Amino acid sequence: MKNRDEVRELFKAKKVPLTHQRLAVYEELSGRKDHPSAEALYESLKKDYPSLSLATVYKTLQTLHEMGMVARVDSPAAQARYDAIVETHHHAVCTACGRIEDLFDPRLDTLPAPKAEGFVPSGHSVHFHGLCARCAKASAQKTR
Amino acid sequence: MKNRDEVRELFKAKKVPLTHQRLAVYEELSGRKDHPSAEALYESLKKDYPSLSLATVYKTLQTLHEMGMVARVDSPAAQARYDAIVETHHHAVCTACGRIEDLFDPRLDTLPAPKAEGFVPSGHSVHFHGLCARCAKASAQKTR
DNA sequence: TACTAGTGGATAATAATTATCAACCAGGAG
DNA sequence: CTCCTGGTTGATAATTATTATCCACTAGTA
Ligand SMILES: [Mn+2]
Ligand SMILES: [Mn+2]
Ligand SMILES: [Zn+2]
Ligand SMILES: [Zn+2]
Repeated sequence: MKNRDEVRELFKAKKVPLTHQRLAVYEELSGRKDHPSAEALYESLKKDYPSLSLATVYKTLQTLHEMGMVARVDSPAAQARYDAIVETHHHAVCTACGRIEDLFDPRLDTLPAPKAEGFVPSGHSVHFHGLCARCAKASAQKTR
Repeated sequence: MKNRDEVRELFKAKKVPLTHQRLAVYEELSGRKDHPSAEALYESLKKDYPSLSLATVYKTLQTLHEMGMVARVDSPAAQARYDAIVETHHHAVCTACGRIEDLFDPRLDTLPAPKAEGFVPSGHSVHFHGLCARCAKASAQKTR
């Protein structure tokens, strides 16, 4: 939980202008444990900042994400992806091209039970993210 | 990989009418390893079934999902959810109300490397799914 | 205080998904 | 095999989430 001065430092270090709106979005999100959506943040924020725009919340979250100050839960894929394999297995997701590969590894099938008070688990899934073989190769080309 | 007769059995067992479209969507999805989107399936299918509608693909995937014959990769959440905690941690997602709770458990932070040829991993996340304390309680009420 | 590149607000546009509804068909009765 | 009927399909409108646009405005600097 970063305080206001640490936030100022981060913006200064990355040479990103710090606006009231950006600070407000970040502080609102920091103060919450419920992993809110952009819409949910907007609803809370507009009480204190009636002129704030929903579009600004989206743009700000994207900025904060690029700065590494905010994470997106789940996949960044805009559209749902389906699988005819319903047996337990896991996935390697390419962050460059969106490719999703299957991972069958029994060592991932049994994990320590989630330590969340009262939570009744029914299963789990592991997502590795990174670069698929093709994109890794392409990326290596570019850096060379 | 279920054959056509096994599919018929499953539909009969669950008393869900088996239509040509449902069979076609299921067989197309079964034959693919790329975790396609509804749109991608539709594009493939309309070559053989020119009258097929995209809406039917969506409805069929939902039906197959409810029957347990199809899985959705990633979260079922329609909208993106954000987190100010960027340090490695994991989540317990309630399938009933969408609540997302944090899980801090170092045992989940290091997992066996993904066995995908050429994949260059940069990280991973574990999602447990199940019922949160509140929904588990509500569900227990109903069954009583 | 003044300058200016970048940002914010308002809103239009786009993309994904869901709802609507009349015509049609799967599956069971006769 | 034919008929009946409720559930399904196809066409399309509506909705929802997100992104793009564009001009006025402000943060950061001098
Ligand atoms: Mn899979
Ligand atoms: Mn979290
Ligand atoms: Zn890739
Ligand atoms: Zn819940």
